[in-house]
Amino acid sequence: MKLATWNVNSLTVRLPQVLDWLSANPVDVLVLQELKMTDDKFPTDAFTQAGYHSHGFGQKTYNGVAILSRTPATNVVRNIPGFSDDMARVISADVGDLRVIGAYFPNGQEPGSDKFEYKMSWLKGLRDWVRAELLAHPKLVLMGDYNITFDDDDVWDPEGLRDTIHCTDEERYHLNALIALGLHDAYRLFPQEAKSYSWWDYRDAGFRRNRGMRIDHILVSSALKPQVRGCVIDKTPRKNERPSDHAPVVVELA
DNA sequence: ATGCCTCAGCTCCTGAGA
Repeated sequence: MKLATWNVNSLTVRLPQVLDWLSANPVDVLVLQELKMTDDKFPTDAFTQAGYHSHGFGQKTYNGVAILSRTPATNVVRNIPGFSDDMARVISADVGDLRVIGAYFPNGQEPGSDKFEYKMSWLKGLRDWVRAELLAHPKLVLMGDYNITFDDDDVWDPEGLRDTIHCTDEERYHLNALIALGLHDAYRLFPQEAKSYSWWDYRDAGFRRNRGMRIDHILVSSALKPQVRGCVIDKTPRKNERPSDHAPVVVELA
């Protein structure tokens, strides 16, 4: 089976591209981030016609996440139980024997800012919850837009961007603390091309010059790791007219 | 050309994204 994550930067704008992508890539599960729409606008019918069950969790203007699945998703939970949050950032559900968590991690804007402090507290809240989730659901996938790079290999200009947002030691501490819970970066389980990224700035012809970062990740639990058969970043949609600034990441499980 | 885009909404500018 295949699972994927994609930050679409407005589902209103990108819905046709999502439907096209699902038609060409009929994955079993797709989680979306940055819907930027309220739940009354969520295109349930379009996803049903495409053959997917769907659950959205949105808000006006910002954030918003969704989970789409070929088979029905059950036990759907919105946001992080135990962490109070005004923003729609997390949706999780059971799909088959998997617990799937789709997340839009806070951006953080700039180290030292209020938004950065919120990012740090959110990461702690996420970790405390995921620790308990792993005990209840050994086969777990945590995927989405993490807004954090693991290391220099994930950054087009590691020297120039050192200690800037997505690349700070504090953010990477929290990312590695998730790994320490017993999660594994599916992408790095396999040989990958150098300078592989999942996001490119709209400005400065970032995609054409491959000036990007790998900030969209799929982490799998230890119980699931032996089933992982591959993980790829699909840059094809970035070549569309009016693309999202993120590319989908896809993992294949046995 | 060290090349400043894209989206939503308090919409013809601003805030935010990353």
